[in-house]
Amino acid sequence: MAPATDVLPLKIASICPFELTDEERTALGSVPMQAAELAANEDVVRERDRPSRSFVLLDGFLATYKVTSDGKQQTLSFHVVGDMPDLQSLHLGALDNTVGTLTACKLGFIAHDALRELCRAHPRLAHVLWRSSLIDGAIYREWLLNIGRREAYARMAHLFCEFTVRLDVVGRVKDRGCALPIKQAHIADAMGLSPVHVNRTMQALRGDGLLAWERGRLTVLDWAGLKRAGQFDPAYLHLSGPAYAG
Amino acid sequence: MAPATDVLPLKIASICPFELTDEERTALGSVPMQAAELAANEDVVRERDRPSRSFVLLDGFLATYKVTSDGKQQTLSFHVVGDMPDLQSLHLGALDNTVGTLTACKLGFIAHDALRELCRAHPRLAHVLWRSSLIDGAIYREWLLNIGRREAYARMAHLFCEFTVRLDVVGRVKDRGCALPIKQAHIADAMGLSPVHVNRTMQALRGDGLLAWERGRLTVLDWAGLKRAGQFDPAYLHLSGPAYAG
DNA sequence: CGGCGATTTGATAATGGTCAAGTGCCGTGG
DNA sequence: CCACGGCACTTGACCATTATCAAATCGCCG
Repeated sequence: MAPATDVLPLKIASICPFELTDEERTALGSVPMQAAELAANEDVVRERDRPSRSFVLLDGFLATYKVTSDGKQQTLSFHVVGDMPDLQSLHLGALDNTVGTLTACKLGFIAHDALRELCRAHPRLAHVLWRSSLIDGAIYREWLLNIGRREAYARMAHLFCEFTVRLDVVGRVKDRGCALPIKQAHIADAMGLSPVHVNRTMQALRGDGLLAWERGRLTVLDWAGLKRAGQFDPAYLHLSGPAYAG
Repeated sequence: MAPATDVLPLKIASICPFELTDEERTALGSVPMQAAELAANEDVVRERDRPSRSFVLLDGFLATYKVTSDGKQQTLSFHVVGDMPDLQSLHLGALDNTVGTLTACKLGFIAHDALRELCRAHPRLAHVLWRSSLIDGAIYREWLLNIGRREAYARMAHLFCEFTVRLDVVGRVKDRGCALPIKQAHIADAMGLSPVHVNRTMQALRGDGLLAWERGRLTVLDWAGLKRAGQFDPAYLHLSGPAYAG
C-alpha cells in the first residue's frame, strides 16, 4: 500500500492532462495537511455546514449522501483514496450534502486559505482542481443515466466496473481484486434500490460468473462480461492515462 | 424580455457571492461572443466532441443528455437562459454528454481562449465560473436524490419547482407563470419515467390544483403545495440573493 | 456458546413500463 | 373555408421490475 503522503500526488497525476513541474509537485507536497482518523459510520461534514477547510481521503471509503424530508437516503457518490469529497466548499459556501465514513478512514484536512494560496501561486494547479470538480460532475451525470435508465442488474454491474477502475487508478487493484469493505446496504443506498433487491441482484451477478465479493474483497472474474453487463465505458472518468484495459 | 446582452451579467449576478467591480463588469460585457440560432431538436455539441469554445444560452431551452448503448435516453439537466451548458469543455477536453435544443434557441459562442484570458486577467471571474460549474454539480446531486428516492408525483413536482425558481432568477417569471414550451416526453426523459406515466402524473398534479401547463405556459397555482409535494428546498441552487419566497 | 449485525429467503403488493388505440390541436393546402 | 395530416396528448389493459414485510440463516467476535 502506498504511504499516505503519496496519495494526493497519485490522484492528481491520474486526472492531470499535463506533466507537473518540479515546482508544482513541491508546492503540492508541502501544503499543510492536518491528519484525522474516523471510525465507520461517522459524518465528516454535514449538509448546511460552512467548512473553512477541505479534506483528502487518505485511507478508507466515504460516501456523499442526502436525505429527503421523509427520511429516505440516497448516496450520491462513493469516494476512494485520493478523492477530495468536499472540495466544492471552497467556492460554494454552505454544503448541500453530507459526507460520511463507510469504513474507518484516514483524512487529511487542508485549510481553504492554503488551497486558495496554492491556486493563486500555481494557476495550473487551480486548473487541475477545477478539473477534478468537473470530473465529479461527470460521474454524477453517468450515475443519473445509470439510475434513471438501467435496470438493477446492469446498474450494479456498472457500479462495480467504476469501483474497479477508480481503485486501479490509485493502485489498489491487484490481480483483478480489491478491498471493498462496505455493505450491501451501502450499494442499495447508492443505486436507488432496496437492500433486498441488491442482495438478489448480487446473487445473479455472482451466478453469472462476473464477480465475487466476499469478506470485503471484490474480485472481478470476467471483466469483459462485467463491462458488457454494465454497458461500461470509462470515458466519463476523464482519466488522462491510457484507457483502463482490465 | 431582457435583451440578449443582459443575459450573461444577469445570470452571473445570480450566482456571484460578491459585488462585481465596474472593471469586471466591463470585462464580462466585452468578451467576444459569436451569435447563432438553432431550430428545435438539433444537437449543439455531441458526446466525444472536443470544442474549442463554449456557449451561453441567450434564448430558448436546452437539455443535456446521454444515451445508453441499448438506446435509452436520459436527460441530465435542463438549461434556461443564461446557462453555459458546456463550460466544462474548457477543462475536460472531450465532452461526455450531448447538448440539444428543446425549442428554437439563440446561443452566444465564446472561444475557450477568450475565457482563459478572462480568468487569467480577472481571478474573481474565474472564481465565479468555477462556482457556476459547482452549482451544476449541486443540481446533479439533487436530481440523483430526486430520481433515486422520490416517486413520480413528488419527482415531477420538484422539477416544476426548480424550473420556476431558475426561470425567476433570470426574470422569466411573471404572475407565477412562465413560458415552458417543451413536451411531456422531455419531462419523461429527464425524470427517468415513461411518457405515459408522466402524462398520468401531470393529470394528478393538475387535479390537485398545484399547477397548470397548457400551450407551453406553466402557471403555478399553489406554490406552497407544490413545494410540499416536491419536498423542494432551493438551498441546493446556491443562489446568492434572498431565498426564493414564491 | 451466545449474540449481534449482515445476508438471505419467501410471500405479497405497488409503482411504473409497455403496447396499442383513440382524441384533440394546429398548420397546410386545396 | 374546410379537409387532411401529423404530432402531441390521453386512455385502457396488461405486465414487469422492484418494494415491503417478516422471518430465517450465516458469520464473526467476545
